[in-house]
Amino acid sequence: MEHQQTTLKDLAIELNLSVSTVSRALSGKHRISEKTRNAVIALARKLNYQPNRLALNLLNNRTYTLGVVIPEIAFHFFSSTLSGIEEVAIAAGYNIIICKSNDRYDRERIMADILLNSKVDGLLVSHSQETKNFEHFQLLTKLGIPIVFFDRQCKAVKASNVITDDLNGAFLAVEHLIEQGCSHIAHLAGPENISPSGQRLMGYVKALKKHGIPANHRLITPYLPNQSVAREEIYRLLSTSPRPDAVFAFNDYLAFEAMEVAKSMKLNIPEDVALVGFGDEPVASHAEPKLTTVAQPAFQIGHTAAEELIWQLDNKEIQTVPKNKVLKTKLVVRGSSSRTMAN
Amino acid sequence: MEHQQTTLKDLAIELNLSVSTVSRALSGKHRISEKTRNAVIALARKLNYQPNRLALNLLNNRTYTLGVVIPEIAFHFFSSTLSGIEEVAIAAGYNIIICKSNDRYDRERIMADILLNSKVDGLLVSHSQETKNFEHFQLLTKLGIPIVFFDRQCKAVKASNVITDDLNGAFLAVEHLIEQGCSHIAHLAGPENISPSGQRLMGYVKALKKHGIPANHRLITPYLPNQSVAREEIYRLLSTSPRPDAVFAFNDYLAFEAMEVAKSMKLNIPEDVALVGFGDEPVASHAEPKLTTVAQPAFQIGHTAAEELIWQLDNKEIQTVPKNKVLKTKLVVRGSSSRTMAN
DNA sequence: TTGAAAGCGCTACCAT
DNA sequence: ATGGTAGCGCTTTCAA
Repeated sequence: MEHQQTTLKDLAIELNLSVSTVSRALSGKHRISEKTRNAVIALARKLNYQPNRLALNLLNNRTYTLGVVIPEIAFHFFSSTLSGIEEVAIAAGYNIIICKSNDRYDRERIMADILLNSKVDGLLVSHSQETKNFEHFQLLTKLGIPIVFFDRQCKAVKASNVITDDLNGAFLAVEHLIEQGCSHIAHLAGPENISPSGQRLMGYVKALKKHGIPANHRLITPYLPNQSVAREEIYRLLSTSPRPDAVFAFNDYLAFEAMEVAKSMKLNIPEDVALVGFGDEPVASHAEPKLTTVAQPAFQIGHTAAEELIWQLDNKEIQTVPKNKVLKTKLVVRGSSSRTMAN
Repeated sequence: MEHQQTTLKDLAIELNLSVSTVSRALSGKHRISEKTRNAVIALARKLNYQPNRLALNLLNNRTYTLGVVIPEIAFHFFSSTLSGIEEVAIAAGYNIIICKSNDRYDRERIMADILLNSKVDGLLVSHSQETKNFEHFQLLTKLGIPIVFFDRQCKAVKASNVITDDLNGAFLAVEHLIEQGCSHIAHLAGPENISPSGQRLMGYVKALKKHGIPANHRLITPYLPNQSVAREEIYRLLSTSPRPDAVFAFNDYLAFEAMEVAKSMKLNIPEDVALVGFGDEPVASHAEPKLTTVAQPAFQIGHTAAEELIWQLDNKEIQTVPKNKVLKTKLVVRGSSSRTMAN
């Protein structure tokens, strides 16, 4: 049943040659008589010879596999990133192993361990919300396995980062709200440990400052980790007096919750309260009114990160200096914030 | 830099033992003197010895890796399935390689090839919409690599299938619409080549028949492959006279399009037209009114499929008879169809 | 130009 | 109980 694969030895016996000669004939980069080369190639094709990857892997101590560690796979952002990674990896002859941490530190450690044990050649990582200690990744780099972090910057590991310009995206979003006449702009912040949270908060503050609006800490809500907490806190926020006339949320999911709460309070959007999210997830265009948001070049992030990693793998001899690549965001104005245009 | 990994040989030299003894001491299932065993284990721990997977792979001609071929990763259904697969695989010591076909036949062929070349131990497949020829999968099974198909049943390959009870789900959905007083129920069908499309259509027809409503081919719309076509055709459908008073869509995305079109026509939902989708994707609960839908046990499908595959791998000697496992669906009634309850 | 042999790291078989 | 050897499939010396 187990139809065995053709090996070099099979070819060698059949042609009355040595295994090494056959190997050389196939590799192409050796002095070989035209005649034997042709004979070997012909037979190889006839028997559908495929080099055994496992043997090559052992020999080269490489697997041509990249490990990807991401918090979540169902978010559109991450699945687009994954597509970008995939495209580059496949084109370069690499496989990818995808590991989902569910934004949990313990899971992430286990995944790093599995990936190490699986002998992946390199890693692409967007670390979990809970991760403060990066030893599990430092260990890998110490063992010579390069890592490229994406979306969530990591400064604790000597590695490259590919991120989006979160600060500027947030700045544009908030400035847009100010231009719409809003002045009591609340911010629903992101999880503490990940870099985009801080960057977006800074963008928010920067925009307020530029327009002479004092930042009010009461308008800044710490990360709301789940739907019920989110609804409760947003309800409280929108019940304060004076009521915020706009909400800039860390992501579209939070913005959507804000929309639901505002609707339940019979507030008009965007007249009573304008809303802006971040990420351009599908929920943004499914909501009603459609959600203004900051689009991130997710596919491009994955693309760039994978390119960087593969470049490092192909140039291991070169002492690589960690790079930071920052990709641009884009404000997408829709009905939830636009007081001047039809929905 | 390249901090080399500890090997059995390293341990053997250090302890003045043979490699084979060290191997046995570590494996545990051999007669070994207590003393040497302890010495070996102690040193192994001290030097953080990890068996080299690549060597094991070559030796066993196995990779402990499962290939997963899916059409799309961003759909909630598939990403939940993936979670189910992942859970089982990791617990059993398997890695997974995820390949996305984008519902394209040519991509799928390439992926099958890559997976074969990567020497995965088995495959979990939800084939593309375009796939009519299954030779690329038949080849794999012929080579002794087992496949389990999920969600989209495949009869052309001698392999097990794990699917949902699409027919019954559709039946319940349509019967629910009839109970709401609908009698002109349209169906937006799924892609031709995949099994759920036919099953859901049959469920639709069966429900109509049971309630003595003649099926009308004008009410059945062939698969609408993209948003603009969908909107156009649904507009046409909802403009016919007498207007359908309900739409049962193949999936939630189509149902959502129907909702958008209905709204643009100023039709009331569910009074003028009731809507039911399939899949319980996030869009269903984001829509307004919330979308009635048929929930599928996505996680469980992945779980079951992976268990079946791993069982086959662990029992290769047993001549496995392909099994069909059918998991239950559940109707989730929400505002888009419920004329008797508050939204 | 070709062949023989060694070695990647491991396990299994046959010795002792 | 332990050691030596062979072999998984391949590439790469070194010799001829």
